[in-house]
Amino acid sequence: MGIAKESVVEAIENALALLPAKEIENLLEVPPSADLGDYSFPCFTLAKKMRKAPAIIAKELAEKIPQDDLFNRIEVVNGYVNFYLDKGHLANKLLPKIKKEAMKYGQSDEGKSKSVVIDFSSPNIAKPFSVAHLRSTVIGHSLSRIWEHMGYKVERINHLGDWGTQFGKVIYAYKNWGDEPSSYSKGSIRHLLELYVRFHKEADQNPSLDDEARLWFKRLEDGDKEAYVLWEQFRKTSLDSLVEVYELMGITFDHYTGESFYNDKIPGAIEKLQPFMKESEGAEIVELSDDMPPFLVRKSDGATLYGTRDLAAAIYRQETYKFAKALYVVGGEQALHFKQVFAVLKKLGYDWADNCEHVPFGLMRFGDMKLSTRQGNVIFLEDVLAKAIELTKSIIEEKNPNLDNKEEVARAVGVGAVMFNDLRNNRIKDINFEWDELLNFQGDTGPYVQYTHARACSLLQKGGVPEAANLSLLQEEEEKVLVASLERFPEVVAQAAKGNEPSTVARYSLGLARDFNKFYQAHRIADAEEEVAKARLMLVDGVRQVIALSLYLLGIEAPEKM
RNA sequence: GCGCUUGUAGCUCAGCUGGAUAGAGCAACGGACUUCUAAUCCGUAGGCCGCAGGUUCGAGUCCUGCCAAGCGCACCA
Repeated sequence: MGIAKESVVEAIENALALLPAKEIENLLEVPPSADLGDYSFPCFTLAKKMRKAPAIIAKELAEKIPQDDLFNRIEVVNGYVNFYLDKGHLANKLLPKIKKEAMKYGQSDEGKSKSVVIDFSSPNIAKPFSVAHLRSTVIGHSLSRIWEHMGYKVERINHLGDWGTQFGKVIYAYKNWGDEPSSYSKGSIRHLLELYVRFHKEADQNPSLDDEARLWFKRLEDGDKEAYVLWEQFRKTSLDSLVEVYELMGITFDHYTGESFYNDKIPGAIEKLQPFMKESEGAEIVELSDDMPPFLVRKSDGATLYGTRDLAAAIYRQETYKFAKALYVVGGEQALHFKQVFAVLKKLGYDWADNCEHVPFGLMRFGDMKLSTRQGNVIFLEDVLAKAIELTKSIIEEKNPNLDNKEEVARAVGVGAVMFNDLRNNRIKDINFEWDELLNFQGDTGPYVQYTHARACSLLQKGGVPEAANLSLLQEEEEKVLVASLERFPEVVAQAAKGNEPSTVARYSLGLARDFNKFYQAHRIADAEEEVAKARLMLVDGVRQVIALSLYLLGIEAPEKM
């Protein structure tokens, strides 16, 4: 909670002596327009409890609230008590605080000595990293930082899809067609994709290929040497190329524990399941409530499924990390799967199943069709990033040809544009992959926020960062808006964490950037009258800091020049 | 057929968990660079919030029913 909001809540709590602070905090809202104040307390819900008209409650409440330095005006309108913050006074408290706390501003101790494990990215290995995987990667990375800001110890887990029937397919394809001429070098990730696509094409004509693939996977699970060597080779090739992309985006993991990691933990998990297992059509299942299909433990050929591995993984993670929360950043199309997995955990008597949460997101589409690896209908993420970086370079040549480290800035901005594009909207929305939109750096985009940050840096370089200033001088409308916005930042982070919704931070950063650019447009800063310049520069520094921090929470870099 | 998700400006989306006059960006049109980075800013235009009921002081937001789109519904992940 921001410092001003905190005092408003406290003032209401004391004057009202009826509701706990928590409830007041929930009721308190930000009015739709600035001339209605900065915080507003609606009295409608109290009307029943107090058996009085809202307007009367509001009036009496307002009268009981003592004078406070922070809010210089309280007004009653239509059953609302509106608080107007004294921005000068607020700035005097807030800006030094932001300066001091820097990247720690808005941190919470909510998660002190608790951990949250976040399962994200988790691409299928032996397949190229496509833009479809971008979503989980970028959202999960941002959530990791957001939860860290909430004080939690975060375990970033890349649950690589490095086990399963698809390996049977690739092995089969590689053995049968791997030596045929290809435009890609043998065994490379693009070559493997080519084989994978061909497998599906041929399997459509000849379904017995699917049996062959299942057989190869079964051999792999049974420890067949030939299958294992090929699997290892494919895994390494894929992982190497994955890590390259992660490095480009500045994304890291604490654990690369993929599905294969749980192989030796499967028997233990199955043993726990034993009392609930049934045989059905040759397969082994656990029946769940009527509204859900049964959970498959083992296929009729005895091989395991990814659900079984998810189960073993959840148990392992609880034992190893004692998580307070486990998040699965996985597409919405797997909602039923996770519902089943959590239900099975519950059935096993694990109460912590309630702390497991599927964090779904919408599909990435390309034109009318779903991107499908099987049909070879993929857009490689590395190609997208390369194109974005390329475009950024040409923009730099045009706008700022004397820039020092062009390569590095082009990478940060190009990659930032792609990542921001994925974080801007509520994650549940489907995304249409549009080159034009992705490569447009104007308006609500990552580069816009980064540009604003660079602008602020540039001002500070020119005017310097004052140690102190008379911040009561910040009385212009554009300045007040910025101060109020900076005060709300802690709330924004908390809200983003609560909803596992990075877009909350993205939207906030856009709004802050917009307000800053208006301010920049309307007033001289570095060359204003000395005392005013000092106050404004301190405000600029506060904005610079909070934009940098917002971008950090989104997992995006903030170059000082661009 | 059943379940989940989504429907808000021409397009892409916000809308603080039921509050005040529904807001941004893109695209279009018209303006602002001898001045701190124009990747910017200002202005104009654009709306039966899918449709119909209901709940109450009050509904884009909650409930019910339709309509439309997407995703799922045991041996893929």
